[in-house]
Amino acid sequence: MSDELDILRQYLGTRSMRYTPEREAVVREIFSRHDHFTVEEVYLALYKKRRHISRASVYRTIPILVDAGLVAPVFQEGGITRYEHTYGHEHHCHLRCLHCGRVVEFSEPALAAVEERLAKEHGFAIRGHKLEVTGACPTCQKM
Amino acid sequence: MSDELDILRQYLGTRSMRYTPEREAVVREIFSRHDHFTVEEVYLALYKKRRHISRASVYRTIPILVDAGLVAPVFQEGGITRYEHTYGHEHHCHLRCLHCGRVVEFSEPALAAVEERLAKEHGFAIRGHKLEVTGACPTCQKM
DNA sequence: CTCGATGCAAACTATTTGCAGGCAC
DNA sequence: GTGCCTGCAAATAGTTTGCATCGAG
Repeated sequence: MSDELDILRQYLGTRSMRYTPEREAVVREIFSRHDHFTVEEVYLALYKKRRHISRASVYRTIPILVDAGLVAPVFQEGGITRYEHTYGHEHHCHLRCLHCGRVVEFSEPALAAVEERLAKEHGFAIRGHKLEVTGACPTCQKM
Repeated sequence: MSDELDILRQYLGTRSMRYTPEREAVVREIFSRHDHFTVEEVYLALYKKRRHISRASVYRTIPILVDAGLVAPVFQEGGITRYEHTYGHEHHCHLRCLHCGRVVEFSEPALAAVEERLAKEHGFAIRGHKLEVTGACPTCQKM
């Protein structure tokens, strides 16, 4: 049993929510891919695999996964939200090309210190951070 | 004449776009406030001041100001985009409370070095960055 | 004068929701 | 069996757009 399904089961179990085949299928699909996906893409991928789960259920499942710490929104692009699965991955930041949309992931250890500083200075209990650097990738610079 | 209007005039002038009273009013309104505003808020603020500019025009103006470097989107909250004016301000990052929405601005000089590193390592021409740290503010932690 | 901008209302589209079964527990 | 979940379709809401008209250059 993969860890992410265990986490989902535990999350749901402790709040009298149900572990359904639909929710499991969405998690399996999301953890089988390693990209920045949209709800529509998950829906279509499952549909092609003969798992006909309604868009509404996918939309209803994602926030649960976000709250369970398995998934996080990465950014919005033209009004569409893109997510990534976060469980099992070291936290990372994104370098995105504004022209072609290419995304490079990188880690930035210095941000841990920034979080600590902010916690101390402003009394916040830090939950996390999101750093996105934007620009033009090598290919798009030539055009 | 304030700098932001000069910049707008210049931006428009160099691409045969028109410097209209509506565009000027939107810029004046945006630079008169120091918050993270939505399109609707700008529209209503102008409306209260008897400047009846259509929502459509505000929506059409914002992307121009973003491209001109006067304004930037800060974050999305429940599907609504919030912006801030950037011209005349040192670049800063945001520390946001997930419960009450309170936002603290802070500057993080270390990010300039991060940008340089990324430019070198990945060949990107960096345009800018957005760092958002989230958590619970002191008040909300007590609840 | 000419062509880009405005206002209005209608269109769009991602996302949410009400409701009638269905199924996890 | 109970009540949470699903699928469907309709509703919602921020944003965009077509079109007739206006006005900046």
